[in-house]
Amino acid sequence: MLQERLFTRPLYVQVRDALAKRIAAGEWKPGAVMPNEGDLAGQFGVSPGTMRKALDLLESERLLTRRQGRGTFVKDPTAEDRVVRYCNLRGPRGKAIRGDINTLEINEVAAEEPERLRLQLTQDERVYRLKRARAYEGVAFMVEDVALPAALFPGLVERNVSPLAILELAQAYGILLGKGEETVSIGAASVWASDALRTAKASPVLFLDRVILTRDGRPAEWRRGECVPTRAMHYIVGMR
Amino acid sequence: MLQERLFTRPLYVQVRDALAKRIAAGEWKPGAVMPNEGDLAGQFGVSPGTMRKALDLLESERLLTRRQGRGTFVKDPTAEDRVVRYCNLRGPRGKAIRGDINTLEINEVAAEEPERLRLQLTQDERVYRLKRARAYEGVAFMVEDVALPAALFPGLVERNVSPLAILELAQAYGILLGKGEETVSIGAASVWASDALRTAKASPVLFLDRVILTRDGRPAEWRRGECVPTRAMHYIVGMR
DNA sequence: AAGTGGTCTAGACCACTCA
DNA sequence: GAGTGGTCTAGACCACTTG
Repeated sequence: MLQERLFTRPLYVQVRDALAKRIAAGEWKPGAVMPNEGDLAGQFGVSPGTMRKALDLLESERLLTRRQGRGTFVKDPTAEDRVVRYCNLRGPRGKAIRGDINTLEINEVAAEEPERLRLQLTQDERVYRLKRARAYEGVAFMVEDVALPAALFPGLVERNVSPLAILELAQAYGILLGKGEETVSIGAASVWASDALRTAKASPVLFLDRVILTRDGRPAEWRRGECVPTRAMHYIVGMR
Repeated sequence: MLQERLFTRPLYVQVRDALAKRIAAGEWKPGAVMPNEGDLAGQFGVSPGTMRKALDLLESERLLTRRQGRGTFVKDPTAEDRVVRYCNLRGPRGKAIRGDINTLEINEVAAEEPERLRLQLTQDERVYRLKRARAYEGVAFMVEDVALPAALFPGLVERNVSPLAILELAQAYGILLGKGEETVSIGAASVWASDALRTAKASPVLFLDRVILTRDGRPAEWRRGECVPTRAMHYIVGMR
């Protein structure tokens, strides 16, 4: 009659979140084996079926891998096969191309209107602004403006983050990343882009604009990129 | 119980496929209610848990919707919220933009090398080739070359398919569509594109190249498009 | 042989919808 | 109140991996 249910989420969801929290906290390191289903069920005081459902969810969220006869393993978010998640540029044999990152500038400033909108920040929050260039086999193919919520990445400027992408940053701060969304359009290169990429002024480039959320839905990165796909490099989209 | 596990796939997968087949065959029309879990389990001679797992799969594949207290419903693949699946162009308020399709040419021919590769056809298979233009609010923004395996769409030229997209075609032929993949790049408009789109010769456009598979993994459509995103139109990509 | 995850079963109870 | 899907439990057995 009264809906307690609105306040108590299903047990298997609670268990999933508890496990995710412990993974993010580093309780089980990437690559490590977790206890078996039965033991975990015992630890949490739930039935094996409920624990299984929680683990199924975590596997579908790519936090775990399970292999029959072996065990349950914590996935490494920075492993090669997971890097592709936010990287839609592909090379000749379909390999993801992240490029070598070079951070040209990094500043901590008060968030301005567009940043507050895209990162869902309140009036007086601060952001880190980065200017970066990416090179593949020595050739710069993309420049990007990145904004990161200062609250999520405390002390970022003191760290040496020059070559680090969002994946490694999140890893270093114990943040689990979730969904992202990117828009692709076409336009004329900005002045600093055509400068850094050594293309003709205002030559056509791909504009990329993406926001990546944390696993629990808070915006973690806003990136605007200008990209000149070199030969055999293309942007790829899977439709499930 | 139904089959020996040693020689067959898991029971819940068999049940899922049997249900999918009956849905594709039109046994339950889009929007119709299906029998409840218990009855279905009885029909198939499996336990309720196994039937539930099969239904869960079908729901994750977007063939079904289930609502507590209401029942299990067959989804309509051409419904507004499902059209977006293969349509990554969005308008101002995030609405999918399919545009009005106008088929300019349609031919049945022997598949050539690139078509055989992309559509995984054998040496002597045939394809339908279509040339189309898409317009939004009266303005053409995209032209496309489409290739369809003749084996999947028998008698296509005799039908009036001028305004039909792959979604409606598949529906008409009782084909369930599955995953797709699209690549996006940048280039100079071809002659017929700049002609149809009334842009300057060789002006920059988005090149779109996609293949859509059927639910069971056979290529169903290869499309190459040249697109001039007008106004607030943009290409969007979700990263899960 | 021992241990793991994967499949399958059977049933109780809860939450939601609608007549 | 009757019917539906959603949650949770408890346990048997299978398939795979490793020592």
